[in-house]
Amino acid sequence: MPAESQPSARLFPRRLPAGRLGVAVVSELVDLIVTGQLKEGELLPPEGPLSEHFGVSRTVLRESVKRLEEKGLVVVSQGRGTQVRAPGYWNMLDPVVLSALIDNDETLGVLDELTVVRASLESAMAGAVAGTRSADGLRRLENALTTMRESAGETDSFRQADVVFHYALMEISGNRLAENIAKHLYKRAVDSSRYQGIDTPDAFDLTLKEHAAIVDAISRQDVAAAQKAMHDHIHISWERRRLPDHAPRARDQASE
Amino acid sequence: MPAESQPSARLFPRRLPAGRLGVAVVSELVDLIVTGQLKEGELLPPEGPLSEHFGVSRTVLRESVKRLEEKGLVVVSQGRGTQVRAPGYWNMLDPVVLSALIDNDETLGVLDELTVVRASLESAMAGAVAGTRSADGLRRLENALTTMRESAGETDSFRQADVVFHYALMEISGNRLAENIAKHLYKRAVDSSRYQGIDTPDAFDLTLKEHAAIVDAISRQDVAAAQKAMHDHIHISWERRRLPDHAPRARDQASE
DNA sequence: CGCTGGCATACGTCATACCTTATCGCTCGA
DNA sequence: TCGAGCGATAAGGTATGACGTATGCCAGCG
Repeated sequence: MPAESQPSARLFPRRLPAGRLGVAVVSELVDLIVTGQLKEGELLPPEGPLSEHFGVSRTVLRESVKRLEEKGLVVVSQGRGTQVRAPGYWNMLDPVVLSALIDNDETLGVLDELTVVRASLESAMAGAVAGTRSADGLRRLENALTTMRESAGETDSFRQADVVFHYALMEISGNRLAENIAKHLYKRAVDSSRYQGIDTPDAFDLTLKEHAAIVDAISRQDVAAAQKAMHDHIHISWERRRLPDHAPRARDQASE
Repeated sequence: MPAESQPSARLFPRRLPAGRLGVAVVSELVDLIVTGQLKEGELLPPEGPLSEHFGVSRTVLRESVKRLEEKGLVVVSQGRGTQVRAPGYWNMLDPVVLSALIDNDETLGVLDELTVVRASLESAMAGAVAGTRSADGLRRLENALTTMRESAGETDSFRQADVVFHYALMEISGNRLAENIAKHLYKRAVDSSRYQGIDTPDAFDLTLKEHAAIVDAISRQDVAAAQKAMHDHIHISWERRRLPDHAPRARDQASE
């Protein structure tokens, strides 16, 4: 192999971080707070020392702290300093915060809670869809279901089709607030639980049956049945996945 | 009156904004986006002109834009500019965003949707409480209910007691995620619907009855009944309040 | 026609100076 | 002795100016 053949690729490996400096700062500070290393009420170091610690200018540090404030993690006041807020104030829909919460949760408690919330919201939306006799909506759901059937067997595309189905239902429901919240949660859930695969041999089949039950209830305009079908589906499918009781691991940031 | 008696108080009326400069900038930009004056995909003016427009330095303007980015309202990319994101990305739990949404919603649609979400989450939490036989929790709820009874007649303290009751139940439920989301929503709802008072003569009585039904179901550890009682209560009480069909108005920022 | 390179634009980062606010301690007078 | 008041210190807030870096466009060359 000639020495000069592919020099650029080997010599200039495209510097890794590249991303904005603030990202690393925010990420680290969020972790410190979520993991409790910085406790509620505690004061962060002043901007000067902190910016020096991270090796960034005070400007960047300040923008990062402003981000933390938006996430509800801290409150900053002139003359006093920046202190950590109680968890009740945290914006748990925030991707970074939610990911940090999930990653630092050995017992899967957060994902359990997330499942309860998703089940509540999505079942309400399923009920709403069943209530509004929307031919377009129903057709769209049936198409999504068909796509799932066709991709059964291929884990990746099946999961993607699964997401499409849930998203479609939420959009059809017309409740933009519930849709917004549920989608934020769902997105994080997918990114985090991706690791315990639906390896159960009959997972595809069960998932399809549950989805079919939802569509069926909606087509019959049976509100209560639609709610129950969605509620059961989300809880049951989570149980299927979490059973292997192994602690979830790893994280991948950006996802959308 | 001597000319020099109270010069500072009269001549320097403590500059109006008082708050940080960025607050006004963020507030105005949020409004522009939420009201659709800045449409999805549209580019904001560059930082230079924009900072000049608001009469602040580029520093302040940038921190404000970073806040908007955290709220999910815009996405900023180096070399290109800052563009408005689709509503699906907005963080609707954010106080400023949610308030703006509510204020710019003539049909009360947002509050209707908010009610659905609250009903779903709080009924789930009520069910959870009924499921866990917690003597402490039950006692706490009964105390809250008693406080409500005692303050019946006084709108303000009654409402406050109402909030205490709902908060208590959410905290007892043990689902911190649901609690977090529901509280954020509830907070905004209270701040916004405060204006159409519970003027119905029998409002106190009805509210008390509904709350009593919730506590009763929980004391009997009847999960389904507790869920239904809470669900009905939130929907019914909202119907009571929204009936006067008058458009909600006014806004007050800080509230917590 | 297609690729390359320059240039304008817009955000990213840094350094510095100065203002405003909050705290705390110290002085001084009642 | 005690409390009001003042001033020093600390920490965040704002303003500038300069330079770095990513994008996009377009002319010019092969």
